[in-house]
Amino acid sequence: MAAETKERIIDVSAELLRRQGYAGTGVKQIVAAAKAPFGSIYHHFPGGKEELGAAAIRRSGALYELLIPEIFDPAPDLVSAVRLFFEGAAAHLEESEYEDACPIATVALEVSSTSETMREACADVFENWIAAGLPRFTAAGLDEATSRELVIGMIAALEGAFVLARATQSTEALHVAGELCAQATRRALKKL
Amino acid sequence: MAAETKERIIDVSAELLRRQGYAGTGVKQIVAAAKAPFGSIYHHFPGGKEELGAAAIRRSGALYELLIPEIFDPAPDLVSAVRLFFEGAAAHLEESEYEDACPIATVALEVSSTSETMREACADVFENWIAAGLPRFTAAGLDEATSRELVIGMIAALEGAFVLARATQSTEALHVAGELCAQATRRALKKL
DNA sequence: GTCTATAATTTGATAGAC
DNA sequence: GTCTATCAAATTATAGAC
Repeated sequence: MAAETKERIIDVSAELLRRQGYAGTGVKQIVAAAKAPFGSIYHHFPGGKEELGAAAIRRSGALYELLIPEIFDPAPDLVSAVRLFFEGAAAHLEESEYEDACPIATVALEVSSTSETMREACADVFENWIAAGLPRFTAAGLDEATSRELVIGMIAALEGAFVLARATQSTEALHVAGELCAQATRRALKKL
Repeated sequence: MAAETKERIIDVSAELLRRQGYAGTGVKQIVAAAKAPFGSIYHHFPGGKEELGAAAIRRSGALYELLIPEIFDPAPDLVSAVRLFFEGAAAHLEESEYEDACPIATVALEVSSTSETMREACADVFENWIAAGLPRFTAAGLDEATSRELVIGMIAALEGAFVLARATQSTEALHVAGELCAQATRRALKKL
Protein backbone atom coordinates (compact mmCIF):
# COMPACT_ATOMS: atom_id res chain seq x y z
CA MET A 1 0.00 0.00 0.00
CA ALA A 2 2.82 2.36 0.86
CA ALA A 3 4.49 1.61 -2.44
CA GLU A 4 1.25 2.23 -4.29
CA THR A 5 0.78 5.59 -2.66
CA LYS A 6 4.30 6.52 -3.64
CA GLU A 7 3.71 5.42 -7.23
CA ARG A 8 0.48 7.37 -7.39
CA ILE A 9 2.21 10.50 -6.13
CA ILE A 10 4.89 10.15 -8.79
CA ASP A 11 2.34 9.62 -11.56
CA VAL A 12 0.24 12.59 -10.55
CA SER A 13 3.35 14.77 -10.23
CA ALA A 14 4.53 13.78 -13.68
CA GLU A 15 1.19 14.80 -15.16
CA LEU A 16 1.10 18.15 -13.37
CA LEU A 17 4.73 18.95 -14.18
CA ARG A 18 4.04 18.39 -17.85
CA ARG A 19 1.26 20.96 -17.93
CA GLN A 20 2.40 23.55 -15.40
CA GLY A 21 6.12 23.14 -14.96
CA TYR A 22 8.05 22.75 -11.74
CA ALA A 23 7.61 26.13 -10.10
CA GLY A 24 3.98 26.26 -11.17
CA THR A 25 3.08 23.01 -9.49
CA GLY A 26 2.58 23.08 -5.73
CA VAL A 27 3.19 20.19 -3.38
CA LYS A 28 -0.29 20.74 -1.96
CA GLN A 29 -1.77 20.49 -5.42
CA ILE A 30 0.05 17.20 -5.89
CA VAL A 31 -1.18 15.58 -2.69
CA ALA A 32 -4.71 16.80 -3.37
CA ALA A 33 -4.71 15.30 -6.86
CA ALA A 34 -3.12 12.08 -5.60
CA LYS A 35 -5.55 11.90 -2.67
CA ALA A 36 -2.63 11.45 -0.36
CA PRO A 37 -2.05 13.06 3.02
CA PHE A 38 0.32 15.96 2.95
CA GLY A 39 2.94 14.38 5.18
CA SER A 40 3.31 11.34 2.94
CA ILE A 41 5.30 13.44 0.51
CA TYR A 42 8.04 13.93 3.06
CA HIS A 43 7.79 10.36 4.23
CA HIS A 44 8.36 8.94 0.75
CA PHE A 45 10.58 11.76 -0.50
CA PRO A 46 12.77 13.05 2.32
CA GLY A 47 14.41 15.39 -0.17
CA GLY A 48 11.08 17.20 -0.54
CA LYS A 49 9.79 18.74 -3.73
CA GLU A 50 13.11 18.45 -5.53
CA GLU A 51 13.45 14.71 -4.95
CA LEU A 52 9.82 14.15 -5.94
CA GLY A 53 10.24 16.28 -9.04
CA ALA A 54 13.30 14.35 -10.15
CA ALA A 55 11.48 11.05 -9.64
CA ALA A 56 8.52 12.30 -11.68
CA ILE A 57 10.78 13.41 -14.52
CA ARG A 58 12.52 10.04 -14.63
CA ARG A 59 9.16 8.29 -14.63
CA SER A 60 7.85 10.44 -17.48
CA GLY A 61 11.06 9.93 -19.37
CA ALA A 62 10.89 6.16 -19.08
CA LEU A 63 7.25 6.08 -20.21
CA TYR A 64 7.86 8.34 -23.17
CA GLU A 65 10.90 6.29 -24.15
CA LEU A 66 8.62 3.29 -24.70
CA LEU A 67 7.13 5.14 -27.66
CA ILE A 68 10.35 4.66 -29.58
CA PRO A 69 10.19 0.86 -29.94
CA GLU A 70 6.41 1.07 -30.07
CA ILE A 71 6.47 3.24 -33.16
CA PHE A 72 9.77 2.40 -34.82
CA ASP A 73 9.81 -1.38 -34.61
CA PRO A 74 6.55 -2.21 -36.42
CA ALA A 75 7.08 0.53 -39.06
CA PRO A 76 7.76 -0.68 -42.63
CA ASP A 77 10.95 1.38 -42.90
CA LEU A 78 12.97 3.99 -41.04
CA VAL A 79 11.70 7.01 -42.95
CA SER A 80 8.09 6.01 -42.31
CA ALA A 81 8.91 5.51 -38.65
CA VAL A 82 10.24 9.04 -38.35
CA ARG A 83 7.11 10.39 -40.00
CA LEU A 84 4.84 8.32 -37.78
CA PHE A 85 6.68 9.56 -34.72
CA PHE A 86 5.83 13.18 -35.45
CA GLU A 87 2.32 12.41 -36.67
CA GLY A 88 1.59 10.51 -33.49
CA ALA A 89 2.84 13.43 -31.44
CA ALA A 90 0.70 15.85 -33.45
CA ALA A 91 -2.40 13.69 -33.04
CA HIS A 92 -1.91 13.31 -29.32
CA LEU A 93 -1.33 17.02 -28.86
CA GLU A 94 -4.45 17.88 -30.78
CA GLU A 95 -6.55 15.33 -28.90
CA SER A 96 -5.46 16.79 -25.59
CA GLU A 97 -6.30 20.28 -26.81
CA TYR A 98 -2.64 21.26 -26.83
CA GLU A 99 -2.06 20.27 -23.23
CA ASP A 100 0.05 17.12 -23.53
CA ALA A 101 3.30 18.05 -25.20
CA CYS A 102 6.67 16.77 -24.00
CA PRO A 103 6.64 15.86 -20.31
CA ILE A 104 10.26 16.92 -19.82
CA ALA A 105 10.91 20.02 -21.88
CA THR A 106 9.03 22.53 -19.75
CA VAL A 107 10.83 21.49 -16.61
CA ALA A 108 14.17 21.14 -18.41
CA LEU A 109 14.10 24.77 -19.54
CA GLU A 110 12.74 25.99 -16.25
CA VAL A 111 15.07 24.45 -13.70
CA SER A 112 18.37 24.13 -15.54
CA SER A 113 19.57 27.35 -13.92
CA THR A 114 18.15 26.76 -10.47
CA SER A 115 18.28 23.07 -9.54
CA GLU A 116 21.19 20.87 -10.40
CA THR A 117 19.33 17.77 -9.18
CA MET A 118 16.44 18.42 -11.53
CA ARG A 119 18.68 19.38 -14.44
CA GLU A 120 20.56 16.11 -14.14
CA ALA A 121 17.31 14.14 -14.13
CA CYS A 122 16.27 15.87 -17.36
CA ALA A 123 19.69 15.34 -18.94
CA ASP A 124 19.60 11.64 -18.08
CA VAL A 125 16.20 11.30 -19.71
CA PHE A 126 17.37 12.91 -22.93
CA GLU A 127 20.47 10.73 -23.02
CA ASN A 128 18.32 7.65 -22.53
CA TRP A 129 16.12 8.70 -25.42
CA ILE A 130 19.12 9.16 -27.67
CA ALA A 131 20.46 5.75 -26.65
CA ALA A 132 17.06 4.19 -27.32
CA GLY A 133 16.78 5.78 -30.75
CA LEU A 134 20.30 4.97 -31.94
CA PRO A 135 19.91 1.21 -32.64
CA ARG A 136 16.88 1.90 -34.85
CA PHE A 137 19.07 3.96 -37.16
CA THR A 138 22.18 1.77 -37.09
CA ALA A 139 20.00 -1.26 -37.77
CA ALA A 140 19.04 0.38 -41.06
CA GLY A 141 22.70 0.38 -42.01
CA LEU A 142 23.69 3.90 -41.00
CA ASP A 143 26.97 4.44 -39.23
CA GLU A 144 27.13 5.44 -35.58
CA ALA A 145 27.89 9.13 -36.12
CA THR A 146 25.21 9.69 -38.73
CA SER A 147 22.68 7.81 -36.63
CA ARG A 148 23.44 9.90 -33.60
CA GLU A 149 23.01 13.10 -35.59
CA LEU A 150 19.68 11.98 -36.95
CA VAL A 151 18.39 10.92 -33.54
CA ILE A 152 19.46 14.13 -31.83
CA GLY A 153 18.07 16.14 -34.73
CA MET A 154 14.79 14.29 -34.46
CA ILE A 155 14.42 14.84 -30.74
CA ALA A 156 15.42 18.49 -31.03
CA ALA A 157 13.00 19.12 -33.90
CA LEU A 158 10.22 17.41 -31.99
CA GLU A 159 10.85 19.41 -28.83
CA GLY A 160 10.99 22.70 -30.66
CA ALA A 161 7.91 21.91 -32.71
CA PHE A 162 6.09 21.25 -29.44
CA VAL A 163 7.04 24.72 -28.23
CA LEU A 164 5.64 26.37 -31.34
CA ALA A 165 2.60 24.10 -31.47
CA ARG A 166 1.60 24.67 -27.88
CA ALA A 167 1.94 28.44 -28.14
CA THR A 168 0.21 28.85 -31.49
CA GLN A 169 -2.26 26.00 -30.94
CA SER A 170 -1.50 24.54 -34.32
CA THR A 171 0.17 21.30 -35.40
CA GLU A 172 1.82 22.91 -38.41
CA ALA A 173 5.27 22.98 -36.81
CA LEU A 174 5.05 19.28 -35.95
CA HIS A 175 4.24 18.34 -39.54
CA VAL A 176 7.00 20.56 -40.90
CA ALA A 177 9.57 19.27 -38.41
CA GLY A 178 8.55 15.68 -39.13
CA GLU A 179 9.03 16.14 -42.84
CA LEU A 180 12.38 17.83 -42.25
CA CYS A 181 13.65 14.85 -40.26
CA ALA A 182 12.11 12.26 -42.58
CA GLN A 183 13.84 13.84 -45.59
CA ALA A 184 17.17 14.01 -43.78
CA THR A 185 16.84 10.32 -42.92
CA ARG A 186 15.86 9.44 -46.47
CA ARG A 187 18.87 11.28 -47.82
CA ALA A 188 21.25 9.56 -45.41
CA LEU A 189 19.92 6.14 -46.38
CA LYS A 190 20.25 6.96 -50.07
CA LYS A 191 23.96 7.58 -49.67
CA LEU A 192 24.60 4.01 -48.51
CA MET B 1 11.59 59.19 -15.52
CA ALA B 2 8.39 57.23 -15.12
CA ALA B 3 8.82 55.82 -18.58
CA GLU B 4 12.38 54.83 -17.82
CA THR B 5 11.32 52.99 -14.69
CA LYS B 6 8.74 51.11 -16.70
CA GLU B 7 11.28 50.17 -19.35
CA ARG B 8 13.73 49.01 -16.73
CA ILE B 9 11.08 46.81 -15.12
CA ILE B 10 10.28 45.23 -18.48
CA ASP B 11 13.94 44.59 -19.27
CA VAL B 12 14.66 43.02 -15.90
CA SER B 13 11.51 40.90 -16.15
CA ALA B 14 12.49 39.66 -19.59
CA GLU B 15 15.86 38.57 -18.27
CA LEU B 16 14.43 36.77 -15.26
CA LEU B 17 11.68 35.08 -17.25
CA ARG B 18 14.25 33.69 -19.62
CA ARG B 19 16.17 31.99 -16.84
CA GLN B 20 13.45 31.02 -14.38
CA GLY B 21 10.19 31.00 -16.24
CA TYR B 22 6.95 32.73 -15.33
CA ALA B 23 5.89 30.88 -12.19
CA GLY B 24 9.45 30.79 -10.93
CA THR B 25 9.90 34.54 -11.10
CA GLY B 26 8.34 36.57 -8.32
CA VAL B 27 7.10 40.12 -8.64
CA LYS B 28 9.13 40.99 -5.59
CA GLN B 29 12.24 39.59 -7.19
CA ILE B 30 11.58 41.76 -10.23
CA VAL B 31 11.23 45.02 -8.33
CA ALA B 32 14.30 44.19 -6.27
CA ALA B 33 16.38 43.56 -9.39
CA ALA B 34 14.98 46.66 -11.12
CA LYS B 35 15.54 48.76 -8.00
CA ALA B 36 11.97 49.95 -8.26
CA PRO B 37 9.42 50.38 -5.46
CA PHE B 38 6.95 47.54 -5.19
CA GLY B 39 3.91 49.61 -5.95
CA SER B 40 5.30 50.84 -9.24
CA ILE B 41 4.53 47.45 -10.78
CA TYR B 42 0.84 47.99 -10.25
CA HIS B 43 1.05 51.61 -11.28
CA HIS B 44 2.63 50.80 -14.64
CA PHE B 45 0.93 47.45 -15.11
CA PRO B 46 -2.60 47.55 -13.69
CA GLY B 47 -3.09 44.00 -14.95
CA GLY B 48 -0.44 42.83 -12.50
CA LYS B 49 2.03 40.06 -13.10
CA GLU B 50 0.25 38.79 -16.19
CA GLU B 51 0.33 42.15 -17.99
CA LEU B 52 3.96 42.67 -17.04
CA GLY B 53 4.85 39.15 -18.16
CA ALA B 54 3.23 39.65 -21.54
CA ALA B 55 5.05 42.95 -22.02
CA ALA B 56 8.36 41.31 -21.16
CA ILE B 57 7.75 38.48 -23.62
CA ARG B 58 6.94 40.92 -26.40
CA ARG B 59 10.05 42.93 -25.59
CA SER B 60 12.25 39.84 -25.65
CA GLY B 61 10.64 38.70 -28.86
CA ALA B 62 11.28 42.00 -30.60
CA LEU B 63 14.92 42.06 -29.49
CA TYR B 64 15.55 38.51 -30.55
CA GLU B 65 13.88 39.16 -33.89
CA LEU B 66 16.58 41.71 -34.67
CA LEU B 67 19.06 38.85 -34.87
CA ILE B 68 17.44 37.67 -38.09
CA PRO B 69 18.41 40.62 -40.28
CA GLU B 70 21.61 41.03 -38.29
CA ILE B 71 22.80 37.54 -39.20
CA PHE B 72 21.03 36.79 -42.47
CA ASP B 73 21.54 40.02 -44.39
CA PRO B 74 25.34 40.28 -44.34
CA ALA B 75 25.81 36.52 -44.88
CA PRO B 76 27.29 35.46 -48.25
CA ASP B 77 24.42 33.07 -48.97
CA LEU B 78 21.31 31.58 -47.39
CA VAL B 79 22.87 28.27 -46.37
CA SER B 80 25.73 30.05 -44.60
CA ALA B 81 23.22 32.30 -42.87
CA VAL B 82 21.33 29.33 -41.47
CA ARG B 83 24.58 27.84 -40.20
CA LEU B 84 25.68 31.13 -38.67
CA PHE B 85 22.33 31.46 -36.95
CA PHE B 86 22.83 28.22 -35.03
CA GLU B 87 26.51 28.79 -34.43
CA GLY B 88 25.79 32.19 -32.96
CA ALA B 89 23.19 30.69 -30.67
CA ALA B 90 25.61 27.99 -29.58
CA ALA B 91 28.36 30.49 -28.87
CA HIS B 92 26.06 32.75 -26.86
CA LEU B 93 24.70 29.83 -24.85
CA GLU B 94 28.18 28.61 -24.03
CA GLU B 95 29.39 32.08 -23.09
CA SER B 96 26.50 32.50 -20.68
CA GLU B 97 27.26 29.08 -19.15
CA TYR B 98 24.04 27.64 -20.54
CA GLU B 99 21.86 30.31 -19.01
CA ASP B 100 20.77 32.38 -21.99
CA ALA B 101 18.77 30.18 -24.28
CA CYS B 102 15.54 31.31 -25.93
CA PRO B 103 13.79 34.06 -23.97
CA ILE B 104 10.34 32.84 -24.96
CA ALA B 105 10.33 29.04 -25.00
CA THR B 106 10.36 28.44 -21.25
CA VAL B 107 7.40 30.70 -20.69
CA ALA B 108 5.61 29.44 -23.80
CA LEU B 109 5.64 25.86 -22.57
CA GLU B 110 4.84 26.85 -19.04
CA VAL B 111 1.83 29.09 -19.39
CA SER B 112 0.08 27.83 -22.49
CA SER B 113 -2.34 25.85 -20.33
CA THR B 114 -2.84 28.42 -17.61
CA SER B 115 -2.79 31.95 -19.05
CA GLU B 116 -4.39 32.84 -22.33
CA THR B 117 -2.94 36.35 -22.21
CA MET B 118 0.60 35.03 -21.91
CA ARG B 119 0.06 32.28 -24.47
CA GLU B 120 -1.09 34.85 -27.01
CA ALA B 121 1.96 37.01 -26.39
CA CYS B 122 4.21 34.01 -27.05
CA ALA B 123 2.26 33.01 -30.15
CA ASP B 124 2.52 36.56 -31.53
CA VAL B 125 6.27 36.52 -31.03
CA PHE B 126 6.69 33.26 -32.90
CA GLU B 127 4.52 34.49 -35.75
CA ASN B 128 6.59 37.66 -35.97
CA TRP B 129 9.76 35.60 -36.15
CA ILE B 130 8.33 33.50 -38.96
CA ALA B 131 7.26 36.63 -40.82
CA ALA B 132 10.73 38.14 -40.35
CA GLY B 133 12.47 35.02 -41.61
CA LEU B 134 10.28 34.45 -44.65
CA PRO B 135 11.60 37.22 -46.94
CA ARG B 136 15.18 35.98 -46.46
CA PHE B 137 14.21 32.67 -48.01
CA THR B 138 11.93 33.97 -50.76
CA ALA B 139 14.62 36.49 -51.73
CA ALA B 140 16.86 33.53 -52.51
CA GLY B 141 14.29 32.38 -55.05
CA LEU B 142 12.35 29.86 -52.99
CA ASP B 143 8.58 29.82 -53.22
CA GLU B 144 6.38 30.95 -50.36
CA ALA B 145 5.39 27.48 -49.13
CA THR B 146 8.92 26.07 -49.15
CA SER B 147 10.25 29.17 -47.45
CA ARG B 148 7.67 28.96 -44.72
CA GLU B 149 8.53 25.32 -44.08
CA LEU B 150 12.22 26.08 -43.86
CA VAL B 151 11.70 29.00 -41.50
CA ILE B 152 9.37 27.09 -39.20
CA GLY B 153 11.70 24.10 -39.31
CA MET B 154 14.63 26.33 -38.43
CA ILE B 155 12.90 27.95 -35.47
CA ALA B 156 11.59 24.60 -34.23
CA ALA B 157 15.00 22.96 -34.52
CA LEU B 158 16.62 25.87 -32.73
CA GLU B 159 14.11 25.83 -29.89
CA GLY B 160 14.39 22.10 -29.40
CA ALA B 161 18.15 22.16 -29.57
CA PHE B 162 18.10 24.78 -26.82
CA VAL B 163 16.07 22.42 -24.65
CA LEU B 164 18.61 19.62 -25.07
CA ALA B 165 21.59 21.93 -24.80
CA ARG B 166 20.45 23.57 -21.60
CA ALA B 167 19.67 20.27 -19.90
CA THR B 168 22.79 18.41 -21.01
CA GLN B 169 25.05 21.47 -20.89
CA SER B 170 26.42 20.71 -24.32
CA THR B 171 26.13 22.51 -27.65
CA GLU B 172 26.07 19.28 -29.63
CA ALA B 173 22.33 19.50 -30.33
CA LEU B 174 22.70 23.05 -31.65
CA HIS B 175 25.41 22.03 -34.11
CA VAL B 176 23.42 19.00 -35.25
CA ALA B 177 20.20 20.98 -35.63
CA GLY B 178 22.02 23.72 -37.52
CA GLU B 179 23.48 21.26 -39.97
CA LEU B 180 20.09 19.61 -40.42
CA CYS B 181 18.50 22.93 -41.37
CA ALA B 182 21.43 24.07 -43.49
CA GLN B 183 21.28 20.86 -45.53
CA ALA B 184 17.53 21.13 -45.98
CA THR B 185 17.98 24.69 -47.23
CA ARG B 186 20.80 23.66 -49.56
CA ARG B 187 18.67 20.92 -51.03
CA ALA B 188 15.70 23.23 -51.58
CA LEU B 189 17.92 25.74 -53.39
CA LYS B 190 19.41 23.01 -55.55
CA LYS B 191 15.99 22.10 -56.89
CA LEU B 192 15.46 25.55 -58.38
C1' DG C 1 3.86 4.54 9.05
C1' DT C 2 -0.40 7.46 8.37
C1' DC C 3 -1.94 11.62 8.81
C1' DT C 4 -3.01 16.43 10.94
C1' DA C 5 -1.91 20.70 12.68
C1' DT C 6 1.06 24.22 12.41
C1' DA C 7 5.37 26.80 11.52
C1' DA C 8 7.98 30.02 8.86
C1' DT C 9 8.28 32.21 4.68
C1' DT C 10 6.83 34.04 0.39
C1' DT C 11 3.36 34.96 -2.90
C1' DG C 12 0.52 38.54 -5.67
C1' DA C 13 -2.06 42.46 -4.67
C1' DT C 14 -4.06 46.79 -2.30
C1' DA C 15 -4.81 50.87 0.55
C1' DG C 16 -3.45 55.01 1.62
C1' DA C 17 0.27 58.23 3.46
C1' DC C 18 3.06 61.59 1.52
C1' DG D 1 2.07 59.73 -8.84
C1' DT D 2 5.81 57.78 -5.83
C1' DC D 3 6.36 54.77 -2.51
C1' DT D 4 5.52 52.16 2.06
C1' DA D 5 3.05 49.28 5.04
C1' DT D 6 0.21 45.71 5.12
C1' DC D 7 -3.14 42.14 3.52
C1' DA D 8 -4.96 37.51 2.75
C1' DA D 9 -3.62 33.49 0.68
C1' DA D 10 -0.39 30.13 -0.73
C1' DT D 11 4.17 28.24 -0.47
C1' DT D 12 7.53 24.35 1.39
C1' DA D 13 8.54 22.02 5.32
C1' DT D 14 8.26 20.01 10.16
C1' DA D 15 6.70 18.24 14.59
C1' DG D 16 4.29 15.06 16.72
C1' DA D 17 -0.36 12.76 17.72
C1' DC D 18 -2.39 8.57 16.64
